[in-house]
Amino acid sequence: MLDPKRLRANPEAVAVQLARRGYSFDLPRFTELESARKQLQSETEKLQAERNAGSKRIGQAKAKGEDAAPILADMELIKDKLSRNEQALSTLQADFENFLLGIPNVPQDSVPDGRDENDNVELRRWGTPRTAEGAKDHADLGEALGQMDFTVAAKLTGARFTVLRGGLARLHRALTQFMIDTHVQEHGYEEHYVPYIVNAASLRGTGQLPKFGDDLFALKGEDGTDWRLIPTAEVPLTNLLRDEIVAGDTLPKKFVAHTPCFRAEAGAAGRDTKGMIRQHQFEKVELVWAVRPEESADALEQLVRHAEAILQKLDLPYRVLALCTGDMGATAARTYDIEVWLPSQNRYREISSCSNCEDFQARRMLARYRTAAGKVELLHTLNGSGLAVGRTLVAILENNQQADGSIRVPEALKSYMGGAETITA
RNA sequence: GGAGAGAUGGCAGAGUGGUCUAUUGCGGCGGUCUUGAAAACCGCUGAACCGCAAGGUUCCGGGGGUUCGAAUCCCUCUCUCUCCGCCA
Repeated sequence: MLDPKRLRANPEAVAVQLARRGYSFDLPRFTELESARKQLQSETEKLQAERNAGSKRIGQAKAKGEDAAPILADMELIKDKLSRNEQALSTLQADFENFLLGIPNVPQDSVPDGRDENDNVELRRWGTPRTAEGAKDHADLGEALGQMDFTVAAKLTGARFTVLRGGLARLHRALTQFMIDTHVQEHGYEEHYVPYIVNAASLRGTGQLPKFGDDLFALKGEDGTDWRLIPTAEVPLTNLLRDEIVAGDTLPKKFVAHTPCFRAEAGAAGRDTKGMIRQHQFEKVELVWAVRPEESADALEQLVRHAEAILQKLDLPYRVLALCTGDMGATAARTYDIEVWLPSQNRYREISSCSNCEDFQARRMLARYRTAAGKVELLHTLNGSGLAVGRTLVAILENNQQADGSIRVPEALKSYMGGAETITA
């Protein structure tokens, strides 16, 4: 959510900034809502003040044994008007709130202008892409090993699910352990175990609701609960700070958690239908930071390096992109994507996305800290994948495939794989 | 799942219709005193929104209701605790 004060002070300037990311800010609607709110709110608050004063006088009169009837008659006049005003105001405030919740974050000045993924800017590359002739894709490799099964997963559930077994199942598990250990031991994150089901307030806090609910799996609650499966651990991890005021000396907070992620993939029909690239359920190790506002730009640089470190340890070639204004998620002020090399596709594919949300999520969820001077201020929040486990498995299969169809285990994972050098049928 | 008890400011804990827009204690911050510190004493100390400001409004787990007026009464939901049952 944007700062309403900022919108009020300079709506035209905000509209220009939002236009950079292709969002057209409804200035007339804002002006209309804002002036109606202002008028109604001040009128209502004045009536409330009158009522409070009148009620107090009644109490005092009764205490002294005087007749309160004349005051009561006055109050009768206020009562109706006040109740109508309060009702109108609460409707208006809800409309206004919804309007505000639908506005995306303002991109930082340094974010490249652009319409879509074609306008993203490559910042750096690491490693040498293997351009093996006749490289097989991960699905063919995995099925040939007899350890990756989409057919039986479709029987169990439906499309976009996977069953792994044997060495690949272990590799998958090893990856999550390796990633968490690295982030905890080398990068200073605090490990968390969190719920995979969250309520609507949490989803509103991180920005999935109200606008992006289509991509979430909802649990049918016969008892009226409104629960969804998490699309990313960003939701529970960031919402740990919802409605909290943390002590300034506990910052920065650096959280890591491994969770499954559930996505309906609405609107992705027909894309990446083969293999494990785009699934309804996948594992991810997620990194979340909460920092002082002045520290968030530097935090994003550190965060993306932490994600890169995993790929470097696994010896997987990748590149880092600065997303353009048109390709960023709604909550982000600046985003870096990391893309890993996939030989079968002869291109880089997204394996991590690291964003600085500044105070956009913090304002929605009232995540605050106390400054040294004792003032309460909004935090800045950041999140990034470190990494998407399924896609990392895909990258290892494709980049480490050998002529006989076996998979070479990366050096960094051997201790997690019981010392195994290769995965074979 | 059954029975009962609860939810109040950082923490503890009063308040059961009006001088309560919440007593007090602890903690925290500042001051006096002191060579320094401790102790003692004095003062300050919740946040959300509106407002240039003065100031105003809202918030006692959430939502709804009664009333001129609700922390307090009524309805409802959620959560916590105790006991019983079941269970990974």
